[in-house]
Amino acid sequence: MSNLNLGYCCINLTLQESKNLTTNRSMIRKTFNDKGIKYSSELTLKNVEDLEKVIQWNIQRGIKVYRMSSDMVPWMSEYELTDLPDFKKIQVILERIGDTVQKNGVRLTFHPGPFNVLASPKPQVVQKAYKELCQHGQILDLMGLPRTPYYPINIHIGGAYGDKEKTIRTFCDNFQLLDDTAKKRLVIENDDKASMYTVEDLYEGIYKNIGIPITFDFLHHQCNPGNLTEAEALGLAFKSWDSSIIPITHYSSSKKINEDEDSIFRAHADYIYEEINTHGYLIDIELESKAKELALLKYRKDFENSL
DNA sequence: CCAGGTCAAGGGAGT
DNA sequence: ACTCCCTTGACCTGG
Repeated sequence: MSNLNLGYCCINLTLQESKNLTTNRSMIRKTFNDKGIKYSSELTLKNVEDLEKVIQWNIQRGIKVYRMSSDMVPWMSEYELTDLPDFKKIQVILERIGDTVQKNGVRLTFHPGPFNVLASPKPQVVQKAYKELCQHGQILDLMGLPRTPYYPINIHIGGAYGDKEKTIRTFCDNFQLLDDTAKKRLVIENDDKASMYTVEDLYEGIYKNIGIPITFDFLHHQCNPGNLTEAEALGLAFKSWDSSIIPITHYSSSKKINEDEDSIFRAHADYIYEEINTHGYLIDIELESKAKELALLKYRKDFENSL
């Protein structure tokens, strides 16, 4: 079996431990109130400097998929990116990262937090989500990366409000209002709860209406399969991607099954404990394991032919 | 330096 | 009504 194109999310434990590198420097509200955008700018500059090093570390090890942290620009919804005092410096680094990424065939992704709910009945919530999603897109724009789901901004629907079909219609309506910077990159992920959205829900309600691709999350599907087998659901998600773009997927092992029987099934384990079955589909896979890049390297050792 | 408490955001489930 | 869970643990303060 050929090796999979695996990635990991946000934190590189090796570099964090050995060199204090992190792309997550943030602050609490009180500090933001005290120090303001100037401090946001300082943290952002450090974060993007370290992002470049993390990506280089990845490239050296053949890791070509990486999810960036949404905490990279602390409190960005409270201002515009261009208002950061160090914007020029940040821009230069982001451009350089974008060049490196494209030259080396790296795939960068975003997964904005669960607070970005496009289908919320509360206008303020939707407004905030617009802004934040577009800002994620702006960061990718600053890197010079094409506006396609190859560099996806992945979110969940985020709520059902007791009427999934109506909520899906709201989502589709509100999607149309996004700027291209986010609109052309937005992808939607299946949920892990029965009250929320299965792959089939998303395919029928979202993909068929607005054509955005589905991120298949293996563990979420196990928690909330609807009427489909894993192979069927993955196949359906696969169909939602333009044939020129390899679908992105999420994979993690259950903590309950493998590490701690007292935890809940949907909790993510530190490592991957089974060989991933791609059912014959060519996909990119983000590992959502708690042990981050260590889980990826261990997977290679356990299940692939690598040095 | 470290441990413990605290921390923006939405929504759902469990108690 | 409250806590925990997702999510990406990280910040901040008092010792």
